[in-house]
Amino acid sequence: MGNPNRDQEYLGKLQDYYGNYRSLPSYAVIGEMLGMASKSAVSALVKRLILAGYVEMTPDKRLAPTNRFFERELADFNVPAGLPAAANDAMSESLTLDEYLIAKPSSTIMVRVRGDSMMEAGIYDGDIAIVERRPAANIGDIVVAIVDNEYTLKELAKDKQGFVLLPHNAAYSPIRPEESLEIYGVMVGLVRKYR
Amino acid sequence: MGNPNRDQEYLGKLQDYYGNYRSLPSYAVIGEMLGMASKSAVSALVKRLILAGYVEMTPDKRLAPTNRFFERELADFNVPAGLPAAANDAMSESLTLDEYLIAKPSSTIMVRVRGDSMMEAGIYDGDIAIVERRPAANIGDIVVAIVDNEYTLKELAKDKQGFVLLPHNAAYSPIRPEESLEIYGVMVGLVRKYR
DNA sequence: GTACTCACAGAACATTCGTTCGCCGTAGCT
DNA sequence: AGCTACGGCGAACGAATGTTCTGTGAGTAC
Repeated sequence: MGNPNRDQEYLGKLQDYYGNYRSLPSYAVIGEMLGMASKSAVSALVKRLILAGYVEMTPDKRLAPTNRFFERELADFNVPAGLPAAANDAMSESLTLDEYLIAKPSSTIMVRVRGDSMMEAGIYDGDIAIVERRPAANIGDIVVAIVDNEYTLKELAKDKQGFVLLPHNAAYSPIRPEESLEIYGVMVGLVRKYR
Repeated sequence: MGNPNRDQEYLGKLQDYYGNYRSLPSYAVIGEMLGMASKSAVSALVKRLILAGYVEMTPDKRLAPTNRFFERELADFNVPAGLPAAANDAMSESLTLDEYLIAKPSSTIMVRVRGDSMMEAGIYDGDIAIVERRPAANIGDIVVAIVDNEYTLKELAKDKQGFVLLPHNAAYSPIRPEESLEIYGVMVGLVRKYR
């Protein structure tokens, strides 16, 4: 049994483990898991995986998966003949959507969108907006702002007269804050569910 | 300084850390991060968090997050004055995005959307479609279909001549399968990430 | 006031961690 | 054949791990 890519198989087992526990085990346990009797073999393997970009060391010297670690989850459409499911039928739930969308959990909140004022930006009534709490935003960001004690989701823009909140729906007109404009947070993601 | 729920703040920092590195640090680092000078305090905290169900120990005695660790509050917009962040409103539920969107993990796949043919349905280039594998679909469903050996995302419709695949973009015309129409799956969710 | 609870400090402890180094066997080359 | 490259073994090592125990100070109830 030649083994050009035994590492791939090892990686797979690590991915499975991570899928189960959302954490990577110690070298000793990895060795046990992969059928290796010595930790030095694991150490070498880990170095290879780091080189290949599948895992990395945190600043605290802990082993952690990188983005590439989860790569197989996403199927791309325009692979002409290749089935999207080909590689990843055993799609264990390694890359969770939460991890994908939410970078700063403690300051992130989900808000259900009401109204159709952002329809032309592909944001519909009933969608869930992932909002990162933050008192400032950039022009062009879609923000949750507090205007007249009410929350609104709009695009932040600026013209000669100052800041404006732009709806994305021809039937609505821009909101020009009269007194003050408070940014509640910035929209960093969108989730929609079909029934 | 009374502190009924200082743990909540600690949990937030842990969540942020995990969001950055996809791994939990050692007790020493946790202590440093939370401003605690002794590991015994961390040990106590961890026990509390385990009791509360936010983290757990893997069979290998490693600290790992549980599902609850990833739960977020879902707030509704038009709460007039109430802060969406209110901890325990009746109208806010807690959930993870995965649980929300993915009902059948084993038959669900994520596909990156290419092209703008569904733009007017709020599905943009670069979005991620959550697709449930299924050989049949209902009229009106948005489906991933295989036509001429290519995958397409369209709305399934039917007229006097048979099945049609409808794009949602005035610039495209409906696709009428010549020979056969194979349904790969049905789109059950959408995820978009802003940068 | 006293008594009790509880979060945290601080230090001692055995256990486990990952690194390192020399050695072995197989695969592929020339 | 000889040679090199390389994945894995086995053991030794210091450093770091998490547990445990005693103390301390603030908060609360009586």
